[in-house]
Amino acid sequence: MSLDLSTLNHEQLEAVLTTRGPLLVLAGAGSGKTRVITYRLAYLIQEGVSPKNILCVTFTNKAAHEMQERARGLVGRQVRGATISTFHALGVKILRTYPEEVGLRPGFSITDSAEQIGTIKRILRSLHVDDRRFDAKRILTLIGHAKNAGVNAEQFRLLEGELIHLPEEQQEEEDYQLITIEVYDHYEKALRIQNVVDFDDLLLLTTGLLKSNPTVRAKLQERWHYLMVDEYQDTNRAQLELMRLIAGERQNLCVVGDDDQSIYGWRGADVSNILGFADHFDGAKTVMLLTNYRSTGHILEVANTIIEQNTERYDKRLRAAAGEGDLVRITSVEDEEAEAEGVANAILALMAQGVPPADMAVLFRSNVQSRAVELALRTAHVPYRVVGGMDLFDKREIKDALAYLKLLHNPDDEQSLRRIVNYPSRGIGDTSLKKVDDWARERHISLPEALEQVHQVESLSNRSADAVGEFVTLMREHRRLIGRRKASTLTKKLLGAVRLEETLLASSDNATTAARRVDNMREIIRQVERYEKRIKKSKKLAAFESQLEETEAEEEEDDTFSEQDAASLGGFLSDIALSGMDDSSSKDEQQDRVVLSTIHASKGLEWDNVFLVGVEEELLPHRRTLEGDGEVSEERRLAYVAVTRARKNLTVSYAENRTRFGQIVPRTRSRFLEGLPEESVNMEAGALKPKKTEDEERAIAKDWMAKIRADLESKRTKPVKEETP
DNA sequence: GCTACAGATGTTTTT
DNA sequence: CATCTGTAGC
Repeated sequence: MSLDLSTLNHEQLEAVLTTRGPLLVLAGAGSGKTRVITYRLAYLIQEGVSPKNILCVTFTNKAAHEMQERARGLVGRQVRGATISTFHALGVKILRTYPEEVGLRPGFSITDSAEQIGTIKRILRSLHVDDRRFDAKRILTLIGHAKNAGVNAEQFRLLEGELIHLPEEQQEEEDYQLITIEVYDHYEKALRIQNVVDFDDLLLLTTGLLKSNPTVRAKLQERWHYLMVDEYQDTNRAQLELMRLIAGERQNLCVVGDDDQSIYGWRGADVSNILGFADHFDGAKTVMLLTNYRSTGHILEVANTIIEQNTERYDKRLRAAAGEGDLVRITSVEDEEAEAEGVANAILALMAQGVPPADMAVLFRSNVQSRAVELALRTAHVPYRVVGGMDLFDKREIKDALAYLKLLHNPDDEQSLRRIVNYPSRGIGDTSLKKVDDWARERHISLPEALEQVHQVESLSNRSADAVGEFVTLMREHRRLIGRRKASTLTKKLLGAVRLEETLLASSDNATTAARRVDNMREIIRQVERYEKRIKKSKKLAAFESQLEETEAEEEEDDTFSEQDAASLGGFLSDIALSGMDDSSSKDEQQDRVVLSTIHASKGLEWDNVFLVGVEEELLPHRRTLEGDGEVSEERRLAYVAVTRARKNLTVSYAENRTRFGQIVPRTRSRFLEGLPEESVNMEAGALKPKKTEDEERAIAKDWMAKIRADLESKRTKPVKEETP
C-alpha cells in the first residue's frame, strides 16, 4: 500500500518528509495540522520505521483517538504498534512500570481535584492555620504551577528567597507563597502515604524519573526513536523536559502547534516552549503552514487583524484558500437578553433556509453567559447542546460509589476512606474517627492502618470499635476477591453489600431525584462493564490480527512496560480518572444540535456559522486579566481562536448593558473590535434581526422537532456501528 | 446526620 | 441575582 502525498501542499509535504532532527511545524488555524501529523506518522511507517518506535503525544483522549483512526485509514492496522497517547496516560504507563523508583507502590491511584482540596484543607488545619484565611484552591493552583514548571516540594522551598519579597502591595501574594511552601511539602507526603498521585504528578514524577534514572531513560529512548507532539503551544515546562529526555540524542522530535492559539497559560502552559523551540533544540527546522482551508477571506482578515496586534509571536499571516465570502457582521444589542434573542432568531432564520443546527455554534468567554442563550433557544424551540461540564463526575452518588472502588483497590487511600467510612451510616461518627485518627498520629501510622487494629484503641467504646471492625472486614473480604472475580461482579457485590442503592432511595424524600441518583450510581457499574468489554475486544482484535499477519507471528513481547492488561479494577480506575466517564458515545453527541460552548472548549472545532457573543471589555478581555491577573495578549488569542472557528459566517455581538450580579451595568465594546478592516466587516445594525412572529417561530421549530424525532427513531432501529480503538 | 439559613463569591479547566 | 459553602441548630 502506498501513501498518496499528492494531496498535500508544499509546506505540508515538507513537514511530512522531514523525519530527522528537531522540527517545528507552525500550523495556523485551519491549515491542515491534523492531516500533517497523521500523514507524517503514516509516512514514517511506510519508510520502514517500525511503528513500535513511534510515539505521538496529544493533550486530549479525543485527539489521540482521532489521530489513531485517521492514521489507520492511511496505513491500516500497522498503527497498532505505535504509541499514541496523551501526556498523562503516557505518564501513568511509565509510572506503573517503575513505581518504586519514584516512591510509589504498585497500584497507586489518581486523585481528583475535590480530593486535592480536601487534603490541602486538612493540612492547613494540622498546621494550625485558619483555613478561612487561605483559599485552598489558590494554594493548590500555586502547587500545580510549580509542578508544571518541573519544581518539586524540595526545590520549591529552595526558591523561597527568589519567590518572596514582593512589593508591599502584593503582601497577600507573598503570604500565599509562604504558606504554599509549607503546604506543598505536607501535601506531597500526604499523597505518598496514601499511595496517590495527582494529575500534575503524572508529568512531574515521570520527568523526575527519567532525569535521575539513566537505565530507565535509556530503555525508553531505545523504545521510541521518533516523537511527535500535538498542540505544542499548550505544553508546560515539565512536558518539554519529558520530551527532551525521551528524544535523547536522536532529537527526532516533531512538534506541531500555533503560538497564536495558546490559551492555557493560566493552567501552566508556557508559550515560550513553542516560541523558543529553536533555542531548546539545536539545529531545529521550522515549517510554517499558512494556507487556511477553513474560513472565507473576510473572516480571516478579521482574525489576522486581531492577532497581529500581539507582539510576542511568530510573525505570520494566514491566507485564505477559499474566496472572500460574506462579511463579518458586528452588532450592538441592548442587553444580554436582546443578544440571546437575536442569536435565536438568526438561528431560526438559518434553519428556515435549511441549515442544520449542527452547523451552528454560539461561543462565549465565560460559562455564565450560556444561561441567557439557553433560555432564548429553549423558548424558540431550537435544539442545542452545551459542551463541557463533566457533571456526571461531580455527582455525589458517583463519587461515593467510586470512593468504594478506589478504597477497595488502594487500601491506603485515606481520602476515599474518609468519604465512605460512615456512608451509609454505620455508627462511625466524627468523634470515633477523631479518636482513631489521634491514636494513629501518636503512633505515626496512617489512618487506614489504625483502623485495621482498631480494637487496640482504648479510648474507643466497644460498640464503635466493633462497627469499625465490621467495616474493615467487609472491605478485606471483598479485596480478597480482586483478581478472582470480574471487576464488574466485584463492583456489584460491594455496592450491594453496603446497600448504597437502598440508602439513596431512603435519603431523598423526592422519588424522582432518588431514582435519578440510583440510576447515576448504576452508571458506574455500566461503565465498568463497558470497560471490560472494550479491553476484551481489543485483546481479541490483537490476537486476531497477529494471526492474520503473514510474516511469522513476531509478536515480540513488549518489555518496555509491565503488562497492565486485563480488565482489572485498577485499570478501570485509571481509565476513568484519565478520560472521565464516557457518556458521549451513546447519547446526543453527534446529534443535530446547535453547540453552545466556551471559547476554550471550542478550540480545534469548526462550524459554518458562528455567533460570538459578549465581545465587551471586562468579558473579552476578561475583567480579571485587566486587573492584572494574567495577560491581555492571551485574551486576544482567545478572540482569535473564537473568530477562526467560523467557516462561512461569523456574527459578533456586544451589549450596551449587561446585568451583572443583579445590577444593570453599561458596557463598552471590546478593544479587540477596534481597527478591524472596514471592507471585511458589516457594522450595520440588524445582523441580529428583530423578532419573528410567534407563529413563524413555532412553524420552523416544529419542522425541526419532527426531523430530529425521525432521526432519533432511525438511529434507534439501526444497529450501532462498532468502532475499534 | 440532616436542614436551614447566613455569607461569600462571582474566568477559562484538554488531564 | 443565583449558586455554592460552611455552620448552627434541631
